[in-house]
Amino acid sequence: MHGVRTYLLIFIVSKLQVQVPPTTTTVGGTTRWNPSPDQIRVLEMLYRGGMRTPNSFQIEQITEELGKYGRIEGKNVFYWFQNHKARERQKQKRAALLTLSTTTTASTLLPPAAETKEGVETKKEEACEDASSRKRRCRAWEDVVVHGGGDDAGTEVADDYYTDDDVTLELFPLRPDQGK
Amino acid sequence: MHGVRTYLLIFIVSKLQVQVPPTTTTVGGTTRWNPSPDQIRVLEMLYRGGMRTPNSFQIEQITEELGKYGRIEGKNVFYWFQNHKARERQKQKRAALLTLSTTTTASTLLPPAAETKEGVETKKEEACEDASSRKRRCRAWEDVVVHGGGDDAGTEVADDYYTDDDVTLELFPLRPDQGK
DNA sequence: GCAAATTAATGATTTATTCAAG
DNA sequence: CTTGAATAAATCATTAATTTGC
Repeated sequence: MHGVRTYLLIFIVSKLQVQVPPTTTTVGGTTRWNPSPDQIRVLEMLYRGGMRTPNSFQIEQITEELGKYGRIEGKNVFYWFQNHKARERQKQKRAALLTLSTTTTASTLLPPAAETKEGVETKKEEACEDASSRKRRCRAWEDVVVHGGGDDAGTEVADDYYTDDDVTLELFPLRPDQGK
Repeated sequence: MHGVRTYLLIFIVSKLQVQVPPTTTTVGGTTRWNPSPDQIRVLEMLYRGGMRTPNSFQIEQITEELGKYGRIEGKNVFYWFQNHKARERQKQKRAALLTLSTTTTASTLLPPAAETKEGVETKKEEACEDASSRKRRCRAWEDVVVHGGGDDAGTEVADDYYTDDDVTLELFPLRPDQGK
């Protein structure tokens, strides 16, 4: 045997006759998620705790937790972390730029014109400033696929990689229309 | 209640000890999807037909269709279209560049410097070549959300259930590890 | 002919950018 | 202006072509 491969597929098939009266924009109505303060609090707590890109299982759990404070979906959590991360990054980038231009401690010999020019250019080309742990965590889904792995001895399946089962949560945007 | 809201949640938690003999590299497959010629044929046919970013329902159907020719998942279809589109674009861009630099037929009065400059700029700003329906198709997921709907009929559902319904296929990559 | 070494394609993720609601 | 939502671009990683030396 090749070890226990567990996967979870969630299909949410919603059939609805959208007969929603456009007049009442009450509870269900809003188009996009509007996070409640409680939800934001929890999310920021998690973010400060170090969570940046939660996996599907974590998203599931977070969604469940935040569901106590209002309607929410997994994709909201997903997007929130993406946006928060990205905007934190660009905010820091901007701050670094500002620091560079205002700090007169180190390089006080640069003329302001040069600074401005560099700033504009940096906006385009200096993409990453972090550069510390630049490893990409790939190999996702790897065990979700039923593949006849090469280990026939069955000695070590390297299960220490995952603590629990492999959970695959498929999340696709649904576009209203597509076609040629 | 304004309409029939029916939700179907299918949890396929398959826990299987894959017993595939590792010698035969037949069906079980490998780590990453390797499309068969038949699958590629169908996909390219669809692409030539105008399909660029299929929605979840289409992805479902395509996956089902392509499943006849070999193992495949929804995310494979999704990624295939993304990659194919992107690489088609960059190939055309490159071709346009080449054409610009070699073609001396039409605009022979422009200095080569200007041509080069325009090419470089095009790389940045001319993202869409279609320009016809440039509307961003938002409002995705809109009906999928479980918002206060009375869902009682989640159990008895048939297979032909979602022929024309909203299908949400959630697809998330599972990362091996994420920060604490 | 045939593997090891290199290169080219391409599947899979992440990041940057853009659009639009509120 | 802020920010949720969506898409495009860049990047990584793996597999198929291919080259090369034997």
